[in-house]
Amino acid sequence: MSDEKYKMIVAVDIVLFTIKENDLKVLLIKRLHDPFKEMWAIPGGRVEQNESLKAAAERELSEEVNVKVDYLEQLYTFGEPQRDPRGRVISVVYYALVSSDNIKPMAGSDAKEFRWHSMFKLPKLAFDHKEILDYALQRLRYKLGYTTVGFELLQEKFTLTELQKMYETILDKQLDKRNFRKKIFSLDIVNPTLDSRMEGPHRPAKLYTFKKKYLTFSSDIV
Amino acid sequence: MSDEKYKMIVAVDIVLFTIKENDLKVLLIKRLHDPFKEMWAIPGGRVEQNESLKAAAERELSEEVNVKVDYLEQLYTFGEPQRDPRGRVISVVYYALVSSDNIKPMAGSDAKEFRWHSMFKLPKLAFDHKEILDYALQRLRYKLGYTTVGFELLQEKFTLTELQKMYETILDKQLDKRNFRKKIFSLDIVNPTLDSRMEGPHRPAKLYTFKKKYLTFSSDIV
DNA sequence: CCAAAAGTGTTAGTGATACACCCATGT
DNA sequence: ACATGGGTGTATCACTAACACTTTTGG
Repeated sequence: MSDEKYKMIVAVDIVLFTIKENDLKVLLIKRLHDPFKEMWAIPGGRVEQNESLKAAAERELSEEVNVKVDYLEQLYTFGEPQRDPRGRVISVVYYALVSSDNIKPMAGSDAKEFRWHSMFKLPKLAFDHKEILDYALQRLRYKLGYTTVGFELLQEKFTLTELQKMYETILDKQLDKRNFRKKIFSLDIVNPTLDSRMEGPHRPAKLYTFKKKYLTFSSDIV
Repeated sequence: MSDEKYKMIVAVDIVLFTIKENDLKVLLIKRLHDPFKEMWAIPGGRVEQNESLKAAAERELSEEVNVKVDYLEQLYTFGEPQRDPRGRVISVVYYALVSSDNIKPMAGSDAKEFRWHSMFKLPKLAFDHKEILDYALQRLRYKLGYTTVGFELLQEKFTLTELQKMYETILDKQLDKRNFRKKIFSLDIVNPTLDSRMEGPHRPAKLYTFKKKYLTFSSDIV
């Protein structure tokens, strides 16, 4: 069934998002060799013969980045004939969300240079990876509107201000504090805890956890 | 860069929708050979070495089905290792919308048996194509809510009742006539024409055309 | 007592829903 | 004149958006 005139490589690439320092970050790897030497790229690699696409994405994240993600969803498949100058590469791209406290110090790094970059201040990117990141951000923004995926970016316990900041950061717009809280409570997706967090000379904030029972909503969250 | 231990085939498959007889139809091909002999499948085929994925989908539609579609969008990539018993096939699936009056009598058929099937009364399907169709319907329903893709299923001139029936058919629920018209007019997406259509012993219906200027909306259509 | 972020309600406006009758036509 | 689908408006309800002050704490 295979045929010598077809030389195609099937790869997975992963857009890994997190929230750090009130900013939306994406994990990039600096390329050490041509093509696109010295430019930044999203992690990825070839799909093995007997693994599913999603398993390949998880394996690459584990091997290359040493991260186990909380959320992983197929984004889009990029397959323009000339997107990789070395040959035909069909890249099935996933995007992943991870809480910033689930990030270990990237031991499996193979001496590669990794870095979290702000999605709003990206360096020069290899291949068509700029297009991929733009599309991933767009998808993430859409999904924030009618699902609770955003919670995967937060720690297990979070304050309502952190929750709101997460939405504001990703959507890149300000939200009204009172309306936001009203909406979150009316959706019944958070549980108050008995804990609170002190963070300076002011009233401590209550900590909440996420009720996982709902993932999508008929009405909008934000 | 290629390697003998990787034997993967990259294919495109297409879910082709139309509206006929107030029903949502999908084009299926009867398989003449094993595996899944006698079962129905969606059209598709191998991606050529130097064509884009979308071009491959268009070529398959043109060659296999002799249809030029009005709307074509990538749906999802299916790549479970065992989805095709003959070997590893990564299938990039597109879905397409065509107006029922753009369907020519399928000359390029190569003696294959084609048929439009109701999405609500599907026969036994080959491979994972049932899963693909379910997902395509879900996507189409979502997209109807905030885009005007549904208009691609109608003829150039249409009545408001036809438009409403299209939404009702796909969403599989009844809509209120007055509210539906109010909403369509408020969105400013149709132009009245001077024509009207007679269809029996009753008042003739005005014909409208679609204003293509908007494709997506911030508020919902239905 | 001061600075800083946490927390809390009301009002006005906008959009969604529910609902019933007259109109234009062919037979 | 009647049967058939085409076409129209209003009232209620729910949700969204705008807006400012009090509370709790550490220093």
